[in-house]
Amino acid sequence: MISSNELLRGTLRTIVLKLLYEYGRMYGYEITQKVKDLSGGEIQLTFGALYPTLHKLEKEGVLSTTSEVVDHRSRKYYELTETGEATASTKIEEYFAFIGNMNKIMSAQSNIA
Amino acid sequence: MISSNELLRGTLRTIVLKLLYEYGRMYGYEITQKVKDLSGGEIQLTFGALYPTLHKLEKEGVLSTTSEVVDHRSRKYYELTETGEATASTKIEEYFAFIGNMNKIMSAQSNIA
DNA sequence: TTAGTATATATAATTTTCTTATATATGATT
DNA sequence: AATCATATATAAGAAAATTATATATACTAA
Repeated sequence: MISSNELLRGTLRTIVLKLLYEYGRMYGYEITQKVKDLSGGEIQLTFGALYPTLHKLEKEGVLSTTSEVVDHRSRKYYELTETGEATASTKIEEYFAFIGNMNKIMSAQSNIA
Repeated sequence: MISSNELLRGTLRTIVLKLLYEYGRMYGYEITQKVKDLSGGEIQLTFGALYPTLHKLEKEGVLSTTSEVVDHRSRKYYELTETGEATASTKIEEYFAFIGNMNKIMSAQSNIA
């Protein structure tokens, strides 16, 4: 599993914003499971990184929350605010632009014939 | 320019190892220019991040150095050691695996028909 | 002549981010 | 009774990056 890969650094916000942009309301635990599922078990977010990030995004006005109790357990649902939608959209575009540039570097070949 | 993009975090070692794997000997400044060129000016490494990383890789035995004076300026060339070649090869593979998994997440679509 | 740009390396202080550990609580399974 | 899965939260410490600063040579433009 790739979860502790250094490449995961810096991708957390982008992942959270993409999933909420796509799926609407999600709670923290659900986000970790979705990432695990989509990546075939290869990428696993840690709670120690995820929850502080969610709290920070809420504080910044990017996300809003609603709490619910399901099966006697409390869940805290997060969703994008209006400004959050724009932030997410921008971040998603930036992701693909960045990967494009990274791939240019990572596919570079020296001119040895 | 994307240089201050948070996505750049965690990619520095991978970039350095890839370029040295491909081009052989390079010095620090040259690495920053190569990255800038390959990315069409979009990605710019900072010296404050690059030099400590190069020093750390040398300390770990991944890189070896030779100093030269060119045009009255000193250059410190870095190259992969034998173990460094293996490290680089692994890191490059890990990069593509990671990007594959990230793209699964970043291309996810909800099933709204 | 002096100011700015380019080349070249280095480090220190601070900030940000992440890992790891810990805490709490319920429900289901072994 | 113990373990695993669900669910959130925070704190301590480590790692990595940003920003600022320092040093030095060469070239160009005002």
